Amino acid sequence: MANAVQSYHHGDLRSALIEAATARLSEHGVDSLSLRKLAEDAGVSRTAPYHHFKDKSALLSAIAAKGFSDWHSAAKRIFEQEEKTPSARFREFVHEYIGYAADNPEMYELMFGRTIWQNQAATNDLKDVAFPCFQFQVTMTRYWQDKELLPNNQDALRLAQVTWGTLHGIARLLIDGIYADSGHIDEMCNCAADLFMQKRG
Amino acid sequence: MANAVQSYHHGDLRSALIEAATARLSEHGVDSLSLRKLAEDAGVSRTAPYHHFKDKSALLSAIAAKGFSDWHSAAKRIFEQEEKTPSARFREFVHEYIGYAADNPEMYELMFGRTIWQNQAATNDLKDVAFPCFQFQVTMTRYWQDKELLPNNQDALRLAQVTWGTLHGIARLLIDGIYADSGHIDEMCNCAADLFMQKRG
DNA sequence: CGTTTTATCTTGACAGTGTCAACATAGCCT
DNA sequence: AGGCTATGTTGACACTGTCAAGATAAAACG
Repeated sequence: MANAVQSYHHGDLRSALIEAATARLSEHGVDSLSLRKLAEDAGVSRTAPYHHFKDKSALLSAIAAKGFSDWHSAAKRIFEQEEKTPSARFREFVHEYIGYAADNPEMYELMFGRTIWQNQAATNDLKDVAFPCFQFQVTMTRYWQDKELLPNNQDALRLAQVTWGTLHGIARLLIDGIYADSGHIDEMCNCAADLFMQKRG
Repeated sequence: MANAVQSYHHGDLRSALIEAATARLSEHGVDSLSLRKLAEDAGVSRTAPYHHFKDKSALLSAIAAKGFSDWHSAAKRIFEQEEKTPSARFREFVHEYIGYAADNPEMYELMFGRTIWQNQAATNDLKDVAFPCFQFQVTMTRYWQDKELLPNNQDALRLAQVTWGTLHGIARLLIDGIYADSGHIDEMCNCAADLFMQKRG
């Protein structure tokens, strides 16, 4: 399957494209991602990808979908560590979130950036994977509210939007190199966690 | 100056380009902004803009610089309303920030997006205008810490990064249409403000 | 005033891009 | 064997940003 002989038909062009695109994305960014180059790298003609993806953003959606799937698993794994205190898990989640974004900036940018979300560019497949991720954020928020880590006089959805917004915003400031450098990631995470949980001097 | 006669020389092409670009930006987004179209709209040939801007991102930087300048003024105006309580000003700032982003999504995206900040694309002129804006965020944070609105056991810079990150993140979630719709802006702003200031039930 | 320098604008060209239409081949199903 | 469908191909179009070389107007200078 992977080592398909070089014949008229590629064998598994769809997977090959996603794989190559993911690699190129991480290395050179979403802007330098051209369907033509990908096709050439896969040893296939310019328009071959169109038999597997409606257009460019469908390819990007597929990549992002994989990212959401992975991210969802990671979040769940942290959240469900029942041997740790809720507080510890919350802190870990914050660090993990920002860490993921900092370590995979281009992937994060793709997943949570406007490229695939604006103009209804997001595939239904993508939405099916992404929405449960968003919902999970609410689930976690409600749990942390129950544990009195987060204020429980706030609507869970709003609070989830705000807490996630914070992580998202810090991630983006870091990724885009605005006003924050990667040398102080841990400090920023701790500051954010302190702010949310009510531990104050 | 504005109504230059149609001659070989345009008269004030630089301003005309910035103006047209700003208008087109607000209306159709940064992606549909092409130097060629702008030139055509200005009644000038494709390459004329290159005598006023090194390249496309220099034009974008110029537009963003204007945005930062305006934004800085607005922030200052709110912050310096001494007849209002610090708490009221803080709340107003939060609403104003998110409101600006929601009302001018494309401009916000340009100013705080990766388009002009990645790859050292930002002009020195832009940095000169933007950095004081960033610094002002720290100044305000320190003030609010002094007034005991924000926790003063945190480093002002970190806290500024986190609070601004929150606003930035919420703004982006809204703009990009992820997980948040514009119908609940005020609720989200209040939730964020409540969370930062220590008013909890 | 004339001349020269400089700022500005022009056409021509190049290498890219995404995407459509029309055609070719290979594999599978009946 | 014949045909349908999935997949791949070449050709073409309309865009894009940007460079090089030449034209023209305005300003600077003698």
